[in-house]
Amino acid sequence: MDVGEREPVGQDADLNLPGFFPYRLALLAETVSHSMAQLYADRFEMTRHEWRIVAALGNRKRLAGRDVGRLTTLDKMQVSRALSGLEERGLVTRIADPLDRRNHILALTPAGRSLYQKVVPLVRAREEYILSALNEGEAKALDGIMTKLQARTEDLLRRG
Amino acid sequence: MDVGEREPVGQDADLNLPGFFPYRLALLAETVSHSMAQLYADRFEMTRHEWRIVAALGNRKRLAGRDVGRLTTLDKMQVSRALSGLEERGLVTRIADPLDRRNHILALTPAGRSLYQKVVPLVRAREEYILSALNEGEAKALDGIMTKLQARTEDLLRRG
DNA sequence: TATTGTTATACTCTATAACTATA
DNA sequence: TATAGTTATAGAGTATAACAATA
Repeated sequence: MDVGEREPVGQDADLNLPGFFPYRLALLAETVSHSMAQLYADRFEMTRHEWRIVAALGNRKRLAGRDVGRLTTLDKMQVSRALSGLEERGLVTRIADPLDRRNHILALTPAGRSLYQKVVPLVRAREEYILSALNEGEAKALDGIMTKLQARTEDLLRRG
Repeated sequence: MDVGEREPVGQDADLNLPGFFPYRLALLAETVSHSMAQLYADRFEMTRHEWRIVAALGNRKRLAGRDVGRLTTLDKMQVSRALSGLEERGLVTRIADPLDRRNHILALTPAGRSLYQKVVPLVRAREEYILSALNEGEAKALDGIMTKLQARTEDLLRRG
């Protein structure tokens, strides 16, 4: 990528975009997300939000609506929207909790569970393949790196 | 995060969303991106696309429109849209190349350069602070990790 | 009053394609 | 015919707020 005028522009502050960590991270996440979506978007007509909710419901028998939000980090509006779509297509059931009728008890239908069972092996295999690009030391470091960066940036967000 | 029914659901395939790499990466990138946008979105009324373009122009005297796309990984439509906004606000000039009038020569105006000079130290300081959450070994591993994962997933995307 | 969820609205982002003008 | 850029459109994602039902 050798483009543009590279004459010094006589300034102090400078930023090399392709080497800037937030930029690189955004690109990587987008590319990874894209490559995973290839596995469920076209074949199963699911958006990312919908897939996240199916994934959250997949290893639980049932779940309250508010907990889906916590598990998927989607807000209640996004959950509500995505659930409408999933319910319409018969992948999820949503029934009012008799003990507190504000709650909705969510569960995958047999069709939803079957979809989950089909997609999970695909995305796990792809995750594994992606991570196999790393050497042993890198793979070992990855979890700690992500945990620390997530904690640090969440802290920044909270403080403003 | 201890929610929902955890009884075994009697199935082979299973996915633990909070530990799933693509999910964690998407969250992290979103959080990082957010924490950077805090530095320019409100104060300077810039979208991410606009900031990327200003950043790409900042360390070059001038740039052809098509190269901005390559440098920022925005497509020509996104570039065109963002540039309209930047030009309207007097941050960028866009003049037709006399040698090939399809080309546009882009450059920051003095106001645009002044904005760049103000934002760059802020985002660099924040980048540094975020990365300082890592220990030495992790910091050293990070570049290789991102390069390898980016290459691997781009490869996946190309193959479908 | 507080909580759960729905609906409304607006803006940003992504994706594709049609179109203009230049070459 | 190919390329650079603009415009149009639709769908997805993000963000806030108003609202209804329930507790």
